[in-house]
Amino acid sequence: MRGGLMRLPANESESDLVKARYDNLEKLRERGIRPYEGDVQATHTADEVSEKVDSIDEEVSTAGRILAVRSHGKITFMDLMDRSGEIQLYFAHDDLQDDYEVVDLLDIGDLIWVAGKPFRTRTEEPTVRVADFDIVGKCLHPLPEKWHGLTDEDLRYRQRYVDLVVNEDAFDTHVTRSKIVSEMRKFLEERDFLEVETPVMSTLAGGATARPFITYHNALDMRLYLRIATELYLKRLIVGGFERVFEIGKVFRNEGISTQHNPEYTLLELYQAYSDYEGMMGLTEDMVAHLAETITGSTEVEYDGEMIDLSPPWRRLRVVDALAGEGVDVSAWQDDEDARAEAERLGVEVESGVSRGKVMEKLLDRLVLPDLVQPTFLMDYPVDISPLAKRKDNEPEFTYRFEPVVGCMEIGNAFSELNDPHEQRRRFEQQLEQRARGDDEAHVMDEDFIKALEYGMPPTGGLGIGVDRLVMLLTDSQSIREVILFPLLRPLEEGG
RNA sequence: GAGCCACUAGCUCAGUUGGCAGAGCACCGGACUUUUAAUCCGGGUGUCCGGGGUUCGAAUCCCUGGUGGCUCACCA
Repeated sequence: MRGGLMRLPANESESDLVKARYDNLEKLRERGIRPYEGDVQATHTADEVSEKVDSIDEEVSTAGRILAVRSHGKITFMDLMDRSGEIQLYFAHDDLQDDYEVVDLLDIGDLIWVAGKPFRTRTEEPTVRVADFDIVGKCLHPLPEKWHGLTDEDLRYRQRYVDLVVNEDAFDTHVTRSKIVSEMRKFLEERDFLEVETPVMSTLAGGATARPFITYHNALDMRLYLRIATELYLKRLIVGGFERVFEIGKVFRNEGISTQHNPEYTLLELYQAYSDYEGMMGLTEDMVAHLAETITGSTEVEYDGEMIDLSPPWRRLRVVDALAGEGVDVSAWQDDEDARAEAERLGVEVESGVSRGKVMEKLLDRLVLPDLVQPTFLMDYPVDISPLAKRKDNEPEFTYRFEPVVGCMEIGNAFSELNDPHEQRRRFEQQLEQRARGDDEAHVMDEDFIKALEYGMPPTGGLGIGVDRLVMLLTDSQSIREVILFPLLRPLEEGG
């Protein structure tokens, strides 16, 4: 396209700032410079130049984005940023002669390639004395202010690319996220777990109690659901003999948005045959401690102003004991109604008709969770809210199930997997009864899963970890949106 | 879904009791050959989130709509 053509920005004032950049773009083209082309073979990153400034005697080349310009007439300093960090550039008329005029046509935000010898300035700042340079990408919008960055959260999420350019913390958080997931894979692969991929779309959304998103397949004329968990497919693979599997993937839950919830989020689920929830507790604390140590250098992390010690073993707290600590005696409840009455007495709202298990879960959320800063395994959840977990031998009202809680956040869910097909059918049938009573989050019947269990599934321990929340913990982020590159937002209305 | 709060220049923010729309950075013009939040001189670039109302006069008060944040509810 010709330089004169441009999409005008929404308001006049920005238009002036953008116009100046289009003017510079046109002037570059008039000089025969192609502002989106260039041979960008870089020999060094910015940090490598800084590190080796005293040992390199030959010319280096590097590429990145201009973050700051300090012009002094016949010389100009710039700060160049790449993925590794920043390096100062020194442009001098004496070195560049006529090409020095082009330096004036560079704007903050432009992407350039430079070549020259590294040196230190009077103030010892590592610097590249530019002998040759090329613009390889023009920035047509002004960047946010250099030391406050971009703080408007809405804008930061809508234009994450700008956020990442100007807010180093945001950049680092997402680099750390990537490292966490990578380390997680290594940790599990070293323990002989196999990574697999299971369907995102299917005709049933099972494995968790949550409302699914619904979509549609035209050719098959069929309603499909986006998965809410990977559990039931992964356990089929345990039946199939994989014995140790994991999947790190997005799941989708049609629920509200909060600082701890995004409708699509990343879940690690793993299953280990011939293990159980004890084994899963060990694996959880080992893995989280290992990740903290590897990523942050310590098993002690600061989260929301509190020091959290992630080194094993973690505290174990039975659900009934946790509630007893709040003055709630679960054994005194004769029926669901007693449970609901107790909730009302404690000022905790519960929906009418919910089971005692749901009441216990609610009381835990409201009374216990807010105090659980240090890592804790909340253990032995009631059976009526745990349709896929094995009952405890000596307490059939409870299951071998736990949730790891850190920094007052539930970061996962795990249990000894129910592997008795007849018991599983009864559990699903109970869930259907709850569904019939209006609970549209109750689990659905999955005949094929039961058939899989009928072929024999070994005793198995299963664990799910909310990867986003784990990343929050290890990056001291108080909102899940900080650790998701593009969190779900309402679309902006066209034309306001 | 409910309550509270916020929205002013490209960005970060002031704006008093209702009385001419402001600052820093960015940007434009000028000076400047080792600066680094460069400095110095000059320039304010605006749908005060949108719409309506009260008023001689509204960024400011009222109503309404939008978006976001926080708290709650639901969930991991």
